[in-house]
Amino acid sequence: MNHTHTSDIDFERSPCAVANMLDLLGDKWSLLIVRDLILGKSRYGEFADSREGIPTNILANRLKRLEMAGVIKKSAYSAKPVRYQYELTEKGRDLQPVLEAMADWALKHVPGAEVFSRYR
Amino acid sequence: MNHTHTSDIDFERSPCAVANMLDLLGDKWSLLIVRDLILGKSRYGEFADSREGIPTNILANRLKRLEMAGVIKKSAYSAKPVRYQYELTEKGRDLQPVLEAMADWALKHVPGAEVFSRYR
DNA sequence: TATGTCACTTTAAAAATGCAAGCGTCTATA
DNA sequence: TATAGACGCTTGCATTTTTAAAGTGACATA
Repeated sequence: MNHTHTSDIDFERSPCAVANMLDLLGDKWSLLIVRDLILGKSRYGEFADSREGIPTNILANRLKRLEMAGVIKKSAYSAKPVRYQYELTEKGRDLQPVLEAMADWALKHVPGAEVFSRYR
Repeated sequence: MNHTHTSDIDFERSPCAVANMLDLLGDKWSLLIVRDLILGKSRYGEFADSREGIPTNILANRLKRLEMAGVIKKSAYSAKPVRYQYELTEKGRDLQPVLEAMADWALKHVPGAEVFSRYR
């Protein structure tokens, strides 16, 4: 051991709030899954069907990561073949302002970009 | 050519605003450079010195990408060895609400996370 | 001439991503 | 009863991205 006290908190890169948010969610797919959940999707197949076409291995990996991080939780919706549906936790729901800020930015600066609304 | 009309806009993945924002900025480093610029940094060495320790080839690559996308612009601050400083454009400054939303989220949900403020 | 600074670039290895196919359980159809 | 399909993944492998480390070129300073 070579630290001087035990109150150190282990950050992947730094204590910066933005950096820590990115350590968990800073990739091209995680927030799209959160978006889909906000839009009302809940099942694996629904995420896989989204227009961006997430590879299924990445989808499975991200669902695991988000669940371990407490952003989503899963529950069985079928017993005989055990199948799960996913939903946002409060931690996950609290990402909505981030998605909204990102959408606002893109609406202003990416020509042609559209906001995917809840019902479509 | 096999498209039927010329008004198609080419999106990397979909017209979704969030997806398009992520296509440009959805990685672990780009928004940290934007953060540093908001915090008042402007030079290559300053970005490289940030606590997260961005690899220099990634830094150079991201600066190019952000410049090509119009998020930052560079200008020479020295002539004899030509050296550049970087600053945010309006498009880049408009990312501040995104960073703030991300920081708010992390402050609430990542224990120990701190907001890096402008003067430190 | 020698050393150092700054802003990168290069190289090679490691890790992440993407594509396609496969798998196990079950339901529905012929 | 055999066949096919839906669903939710997992696996294998090629490609791309990221990483750490070292190197480069222009110049300032001693």
